[in-house]
Amino acid sequence: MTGSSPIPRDASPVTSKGRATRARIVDAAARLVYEGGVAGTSLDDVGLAAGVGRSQLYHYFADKGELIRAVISHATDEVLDAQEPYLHHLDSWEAWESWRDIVVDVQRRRHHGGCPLGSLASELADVDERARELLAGGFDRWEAAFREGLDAMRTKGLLRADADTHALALTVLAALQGGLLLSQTRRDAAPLEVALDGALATIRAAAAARPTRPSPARPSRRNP
Amino acid sequence: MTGSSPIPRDASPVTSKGRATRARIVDAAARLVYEGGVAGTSLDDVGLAAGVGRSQLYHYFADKGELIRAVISHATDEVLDAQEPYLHHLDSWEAWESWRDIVVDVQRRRHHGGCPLGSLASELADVDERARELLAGGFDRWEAAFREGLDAMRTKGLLRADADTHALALTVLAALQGGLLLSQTRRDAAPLEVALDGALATIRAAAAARPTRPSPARPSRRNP
DNA sequence: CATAGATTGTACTGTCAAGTACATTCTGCT
DNA sequence: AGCAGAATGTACTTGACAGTACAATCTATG
Repeated sequence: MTGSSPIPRDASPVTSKGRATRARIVDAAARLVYEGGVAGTSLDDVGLAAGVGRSQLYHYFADKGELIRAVISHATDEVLDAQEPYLHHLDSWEAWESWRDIVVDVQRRRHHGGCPLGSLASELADVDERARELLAGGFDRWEAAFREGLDAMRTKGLLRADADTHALALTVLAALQGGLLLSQTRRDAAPLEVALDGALATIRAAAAARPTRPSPARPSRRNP
Repeated sequence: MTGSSPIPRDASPVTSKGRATRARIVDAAARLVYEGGVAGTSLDDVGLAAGVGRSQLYHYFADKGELIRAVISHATDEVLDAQEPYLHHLDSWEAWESWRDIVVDVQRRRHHGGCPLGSLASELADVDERARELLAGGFDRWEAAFREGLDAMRTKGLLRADADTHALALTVLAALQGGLLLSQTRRDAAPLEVALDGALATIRAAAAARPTRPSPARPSRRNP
């Protein structure tokens, strides 16, 4: 887990039963928050969904904010895990294409519910400073995975030596978040697909002039 | 106003005084909602900020949902107006650059508070169906302005004849929304700038091969 | 000016959610 | 076994907020 900071007022589980209970709480809270937002999720709901009483919530978390921050860490791991095994091997054009397909597929399976991290960021960034920092860290991890893949491609000679991998990674992440938001609002995966294709096109524009293998002209598959 | 549906329980203002009061309410509500979200804004807060009693709120709006939907329409107009005079004349490379600068400037002036429409969409899309439709309509207007500018550029010969202006407009909107979200989360305008530059680069990739004036190679100004 | 309807002020109700207190049961350890 | 501390259940307090009732005041207009 990321957080090993000594926060005074909540208790870390000692027994395995305690750990399981805490995990059940965070799981349930993450699901409810994803569906109804932070403000729309009461601690009674969380307790009910997790099958625990209210006292446990306050036993393991100092207050609602602490629980929500735990949800953020949990959601970050979930989101990034859902994109493996491609996310940490985005070092070829094929990997990027496969990753794109996974992301679109996940979004479809979620019934256009938006990105857990993006929704939390939008709701909390201006309200809870510590939550904002956690979310920024989550986005950093995401972006770093993109950048490392692009760096590898540059090393391989797939990208031009002067390609700005930092900017490209940020462009992909922004397109992803914006595409998810528009898909959520329109209840249609098309905006996400278009946005991702646009970002991938930006990467291809930085392809090396004479690569080992010629970069595919434009394998844009679009569904009508 | 857009809504002429026969909703029974709210009243349209008849006198000029009533109209002014209603406008003050929506103004205040829009500001508070932008700062604290829908769930974080109580009707008491709105009444206090607008200098009216609670009874007026229920005189002009059937319930909180109605007020919020009025806020959405108001925010849509505000957001689009803030991007004039460029938004509806995006028919040259210079206009796009100027528009980009305005958007970044507005975001900076807002102290990285995010996009009013985007925040509302994220909070309401899965909760209030009518609000979702209003927000989708707002995004449609935004995207249409982009697409019309791009269509004009294609007609002028600045873009290739086969340029997919619909996809390009969606790409710009997604980059904008994603960039705003990341800038809000990081409290830094850089992600928005990078994302917009990336989207503009995608448009330039669709520039006509032999334009009337040669398209500038990459006037990327970035502040360290 | 008089009146109907629009507008506004005051006070109230019911509900729900966050957080607290305290008692009880379980679990690891000697 | 028996104890300390962890884990859990029940009941309560407090405050905030959406929505309602009703009375008072203003305003357009005949």
